[in-house]
Formats: sequence, structure tokens, C-alpha cells
Amino acid sequence: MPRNTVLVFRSTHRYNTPRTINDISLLAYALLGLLQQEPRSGYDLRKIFANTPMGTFSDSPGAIYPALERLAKRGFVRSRVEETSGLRRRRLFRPTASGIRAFKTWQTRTIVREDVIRSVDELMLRFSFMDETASAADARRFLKGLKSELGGYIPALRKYLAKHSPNISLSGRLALESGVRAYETLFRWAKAALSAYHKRKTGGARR
Amino acid sequence: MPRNTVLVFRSTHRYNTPRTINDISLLAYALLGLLQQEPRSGYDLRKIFANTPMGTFSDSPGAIYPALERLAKRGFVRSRVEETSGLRRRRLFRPTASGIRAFKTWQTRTIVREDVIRSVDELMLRFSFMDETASAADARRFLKGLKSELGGYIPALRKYLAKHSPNISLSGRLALESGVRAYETLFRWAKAALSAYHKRKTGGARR
DNA sequence: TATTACATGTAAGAAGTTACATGATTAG
DNA sequence: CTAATCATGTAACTTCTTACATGTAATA
Repeated sequence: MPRNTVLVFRSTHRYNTPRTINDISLLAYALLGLLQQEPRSGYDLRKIFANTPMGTFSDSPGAIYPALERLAKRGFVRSRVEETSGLRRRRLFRPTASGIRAFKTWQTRTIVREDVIRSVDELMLRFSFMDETASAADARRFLKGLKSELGGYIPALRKYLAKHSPNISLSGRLALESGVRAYETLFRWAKAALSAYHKRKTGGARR
Repeated sequence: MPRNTVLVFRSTHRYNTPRTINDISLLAYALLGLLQQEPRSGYDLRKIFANTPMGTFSDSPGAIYPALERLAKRGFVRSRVEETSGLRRRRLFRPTASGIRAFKTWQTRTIVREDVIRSVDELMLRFSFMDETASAADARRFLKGLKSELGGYIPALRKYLAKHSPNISLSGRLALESGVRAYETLFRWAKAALSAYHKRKTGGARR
């Protein structure tokens, strides 16, 4: 009787880390974050993805509307049809208490190496809403965690680069170098961001 | 590799640009590139994604094996079962002439703004294989194109940032700033990489 | 009057994720 | 003998992409 064998590739078992606790997609978190700023319609959200630097997300209606539907089904948002205007009806969405909780839990998770390796963009999304949906202390904790993970990862990358440099092509080496530089820039950014928060806390103009 | 948010204006219809000409996924291109270095098995490829900086790709068998199958179906790779060893049979894949052509077409495409906004990681993948699957002239053309697109895009971003700074939170502002810095780093990298190619061409040690 | 912007949706298909399944060989 | 590593796959599910569908209001 065959049994067991739930596992293969133990040491390396990685695949992709599940991207969220509540099993909701990155797009869905982006929506949830935006809805906490103010209630919005699907169309409002599409416009944001089409016209702002949040444009890494798709503004496709086939992505947005079903994602909102799923959020509603899980009880993270609720919607109401606006009746006031003469325009076509708009469905305005807003997060529920449970949605707000889920968002904050995701947003304030401890940063681990894996996040830095595979989902810097998710980290930046989490951070970008900090002031609106978490505390300044959370923001500082985030930045410290990021600094610390990068501080461990960058030397590892540099070491890898040094070790394998001789065996790879110029273009391969340069591509790797570009990755390392990007991380170093992020590290410097984290330090600068942290000092911006300290400045705001201790002295500078309030708010 | 960190990615960035960012974007500029677009009017109505954008959604997501189709990511490839031949309609094959980024993962599939990564596989095709690696197979041009040497014939490999699915397991070999998984190990690469699990243990090297190419780890942004999933090493899941449920991603790799079907992707190889699709490449085979489209005639971009062919496979042969190794019989030599006593181990369990390995299927070794290698690209076909048509696969090599498709790869190079993708790799040497003209860089447009959209690439820089939405798929920097795809650009880096294309570049990382340049020496192995294209010419030094292609590499230089790529870097010049990248410089030129970034040279137009970064000021647009800076302008966006300056204009909207007053209205957004500190964390939002910092997140944007991080994106801009990443692009600036990439721009400097492109310049350095270009000069590395010129150096190799004109003077330095051959090969 | 024609186009653009507002506004919301659905259906089919592609690709990836998680988890299951199997089996051989080698190292401890 | 047991665990780990090598090695290849499949099935169910989720999400996103592409494309279609529909209709109103404002503007050129």
C-alpha cells in the first residue's frame, strides 16, 4: 500500500510561497487599500490603475470586477448602488471591519528573506498604505525589518556574484549586477525612509 | 529583482499588454534561454530556479513540466529520454531551430515605454542571455534603447511626484520615491553596461 | 451625429499554485 | 532499513487575459 510521500524535494521545497494569509491576491489587497482611502466604484479603481504609478496592476474590467466580487463574497468589502446621479448606476465599494483587519494583518507581517527575494513589489504596496491604514510605529518596524533582511541578503548575493562571475557571460554578469544594485538602492532608500520617519516624529513640522 | 511600480498616462484602452509575440510565457522564455546553454531536464531547470538568483521563477513541477510540454507542442523544443544512466529516466530538452529563432526575436525586440513601465524583469531576462543567444551589437542596441526610454520616462515620473507630493501621505510619497530611485539606478546601470561593452569591443582582453 | 468618457459586467481560455502520486538510487 | 535525493508527472483550483456585450451622457 503506497502511502505517505506528501513530499518531494524537501530541502528545496519552495515552489512559490503562498502570497497571502487570507489567500487573497495582490490585486485584491491593492483594491482593499484604495477602498480604505475612500469608497470607490470599480471604474474609479480602473482609472487609478490606468493613470497613476499604480499602473503595474491591470485595469482590465475582467480582473477588477471579479476581484471585487470575491472580496465581497469573503466579507471584506460591501457595496451599495448609488442612486443620486442621472448617470448609469455606480456601485460604490467600501471595506468592512473584517476587511480592514485582514489588510492590516497582511500589511504588518514580519518581513522575511523570501519577501525580499520574490516580492519586493508586494512589500512596496504594503508600505505605500502605511500612513493610512497602520501606525508610524508599524512603518518604522517595516523599514527596520526590510533593512535587516536586505543587510543579510545583499552580501549573500555579492558573494554569489563573485563566485560565479568567472563562469558566466558578460551579459549574465551585468544582469546579476543590475539586481544587486537594485537591492543596494532599496537598502539606501530604507535608511532614508526611516530617518524621514524619525525626523517627523522628533522634530519636524507636524503632519 | 525588485520591480517597480510606475506609469504614466494612457487613455482608455490598456489592460495589460500581451507579454509576448509568440504568446509564450515569461517562464517559457526563461526555459528556452537556459536550454540554449545546454540540454537539460525538467529537474535540472527546477534546480536552477530553486538555487540561483533566477529564483524569481517558480520551481514548481506543476509549472515547469507543463511549460516544457507546451514548448514541445509548439515545436520550440524537442526532447529525448536519456538511456545511459541507471537512474530513473531523464528527459533531456533542447531547443529547435524555430525555438531559437522565436527566442531571438523576442530578445531583440525594440524596447518601448511600456516595457520600462510594466516589465523591467522581462527586460533583464532578455538581456541576461544576450551574449549567448545574440550578438554584442544586439546587446548594445538593447542598452541604448533602454537608456533612451528611461531618459524619457524618469523625468515624467519626477514630474508626477513633484505635482502630487503635497497630496499624498509620507509613506505613499516614499514608496513613489523608491520607484524613481530604482529607475535611476537602472539608468546608471545601463550606462555602465554600455561602456563595459565598448571597452570589450575596442580594447580590453578579448572574450 | 459621431465619438469619447462613464460604467458594469461575462465567457473562454491560458498559465500558474497546491497537492498528490510514483518510483529508483544512494548515503547514513 | 530509512531518509534523502533524483526524477517526472497529473488533477483541481484560482486568477488573470482577451474579447465581447451593453447602455448612458457629454462633447466636438
